[in-house]
Amino acid sequence: MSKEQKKTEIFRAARKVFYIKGFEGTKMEDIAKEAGIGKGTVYEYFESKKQLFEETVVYSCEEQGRIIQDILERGSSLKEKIRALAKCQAEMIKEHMPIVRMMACSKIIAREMGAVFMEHNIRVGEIIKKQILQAIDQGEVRAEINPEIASAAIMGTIMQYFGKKMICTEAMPEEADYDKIVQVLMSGIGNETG
Amino acid sequence: MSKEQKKTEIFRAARKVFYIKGFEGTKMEDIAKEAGIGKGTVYEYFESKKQLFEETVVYSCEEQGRIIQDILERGSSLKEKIRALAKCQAEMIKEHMPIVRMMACSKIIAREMGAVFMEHNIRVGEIIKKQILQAIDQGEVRAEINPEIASAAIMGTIMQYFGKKMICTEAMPEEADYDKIVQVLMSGIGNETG
Amino acid sequence: MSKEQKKTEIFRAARKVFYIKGFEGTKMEDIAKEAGIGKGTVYEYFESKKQLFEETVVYSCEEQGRIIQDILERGSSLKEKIRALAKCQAEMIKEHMPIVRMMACSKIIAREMGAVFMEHNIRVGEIIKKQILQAIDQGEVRAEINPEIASAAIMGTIMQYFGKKMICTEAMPEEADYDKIVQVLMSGIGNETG
Amino acid sequence: MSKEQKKTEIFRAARKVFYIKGFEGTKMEDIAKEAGIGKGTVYEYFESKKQLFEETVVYSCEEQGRIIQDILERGSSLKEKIRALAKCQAEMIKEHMPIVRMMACSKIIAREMGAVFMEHNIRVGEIIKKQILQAIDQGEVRAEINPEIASAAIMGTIMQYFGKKMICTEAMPEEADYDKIVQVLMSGIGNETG
DNA sequence: TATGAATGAGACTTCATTCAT
DNA sequence: TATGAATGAAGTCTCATTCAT
Repeated sequence: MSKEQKKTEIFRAARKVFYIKGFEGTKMEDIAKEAGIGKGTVYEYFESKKQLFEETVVYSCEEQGRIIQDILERGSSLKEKIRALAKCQAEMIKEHMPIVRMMACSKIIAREMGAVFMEHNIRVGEIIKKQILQAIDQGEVRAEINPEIASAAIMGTIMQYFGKKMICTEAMPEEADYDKIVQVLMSGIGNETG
Repeated sequence: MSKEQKKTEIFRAARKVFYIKGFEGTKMEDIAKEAGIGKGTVYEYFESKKQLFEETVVYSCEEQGRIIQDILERGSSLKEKIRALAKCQAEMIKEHMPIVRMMACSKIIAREMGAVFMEHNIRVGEIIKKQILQAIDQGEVRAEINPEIASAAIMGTIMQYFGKKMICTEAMPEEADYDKIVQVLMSGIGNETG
Repeated sequence: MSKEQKKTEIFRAARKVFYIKGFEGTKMEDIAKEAGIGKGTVYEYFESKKQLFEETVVYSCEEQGRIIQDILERGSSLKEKIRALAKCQAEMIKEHMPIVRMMACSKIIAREMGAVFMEHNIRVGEIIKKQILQAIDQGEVRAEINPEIASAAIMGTIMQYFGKKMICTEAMPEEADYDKIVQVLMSGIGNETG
Repeated sequence: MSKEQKKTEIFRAARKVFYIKGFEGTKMEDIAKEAGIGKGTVYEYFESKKQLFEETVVYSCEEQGRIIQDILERGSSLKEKIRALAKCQAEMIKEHMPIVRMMACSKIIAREMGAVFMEHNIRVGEIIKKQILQAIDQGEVRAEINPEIASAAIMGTIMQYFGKKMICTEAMPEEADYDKIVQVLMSGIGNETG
């Protein structure tokens, strides 16, 4: 196995444990066990716990960024894209605990992480914003809509609803959920005729 | 100073430090210093770090719950209530770091905290949901809207937008922001005429 | 209550707790509670825990010395005296845990206590030895017997037998026990005719 | 070095320090230093101070039991056995501080140790008692002698005399001492002709 | 290269002692 | 005089890191 492959394996193990236990709550031994290697071996690939954490965040962010980018490029309408994004997020929440947790917990050493984390957050926002702008061009979104807020609404609604639903009920979202989210986001909740 | 007052002082100090550093990253001495007392004194009021953390979460949740309840009862229309809620959240994010952080970090010891945390999360969701139902009755929100999702959309959008904005720019939201959020939430982003 | 009376009350409380928990295992608060006073009050009478301990040992030793002296002076024959001594020791073991424990545990800070403790041990030995010499004079004990060893045999046998019996069975010794001890000590266990 | 050998090394270091300073008076670092290892290493072999103490007592008791058993089986007459036992105890007192101290100090956490300690105490008593019964059979000890008391007399006299002598004078017992002890125990101190 | 036994800095916690009331 | 809230030194224990194998 190449050095790079091994690092990736450690990243995946580290991410899993950091997600669950947070930075300070994670023991290097936990990560080593999760990766199925010896404690000392981790130090062959990473200088310190802090470095491993930082690189794990970078790795995770980049991976997530790539996945989201892919997802969004594949959809044709914004509605479809929102559905796809929601599904992707649900999958992520399910697969390795809410990314929210990672993000929030990464604040633990926010001062050091600052740049990396912000950069990622902005990147995902930008990706969604770009889709919004495209959708405005195509007449799918009203021109007067602020793309920043639209982007926040999309991401925020998805995360809040699925986060809560999946944590509370430990059930996966159903197809109907996606429809309702798209509806709320596209048409709002207000009664224009009222 | 009464025993209860002293506990409250420690709660406020503890919350501040836990917010910034997370559970494991916080030293009891940090909290003591923040509260302007000796390390041993904290142990006169709380049996252990874990107990202090749990009670701090309860305290914070209850306080936040009370504040949100007050805020929402004061507004007359849902639009006003959303604005008020957004202002309140912005204030909170500013005042003592995003509650999101607290909540997310509290997951670190989720197993033990379980009930308390879920209860709070559900409580805030319920408070907003009730407002939605009321707004449906009053014809302000469309009847076919799912109140769960509407509630998630409101909370999620506010948190996502202000969280990002305030963390990135460290600036307070402007009045215009509230208008735009209300607009997006009430009317959606879709171009119905398109 | 006079200062001296109060000190005596604290001595009795301290002895009780020190017996059970040893020097390091005893908290000043335990002693204060046992004496029915406040923690700070103990410091009105004793400068430190160590001083209190040392004075408590002195107090206990002197009290025990006085009691043993009394006991031994009252008996007329050595047999009677051994019986009385055994009864007295049994009472002591019962009343406030084996003095052995005190003595042994006091070794914890043996370096500091040295003199006091040794002095007491020697004093009791001397008291018994004097009785032996008297008994030799009166023809009750054989002249060739070494008084040091006789003294050790008396004390050792009593402590070992009752200590074990009372700790194991938590029962008080019976009259017959005293007879048997006296017999073993006076006549030995050997079969001279054998 | 095998794991078991290392544990034994720690046992010996722990016993030495516990003997001198008692349970509460002993620091884990003291034991580590005595064993010539790091503080953390002790925790590789024992979960906690309490566990180490308990296992050390068990180890010590078992070792002592084995030694005493050996000693007693080797002698032919009871007189010889008493001499051997006395020598063995003197050696023990000298070698690693009076076992009495250990036993007595172990009472500090008597509740937890209970079974182990009592078991040992009884075991040694039983070993001696068996020798007494044998000696009665062989006509060396009078038939009417109570073996319990005889056993207590032997152990008690030896411990009391040597304990005091060695602590006071820090000198080893002489050959003559053993003779006198045997004499007192076998023939008693009484003047039968008197 | 891979390992895990060994380490010791640093955390949580206890408790002797102080001191304002 | 009597108290107990407050304190911080010091102990137990954890775990990131090292290094001999």
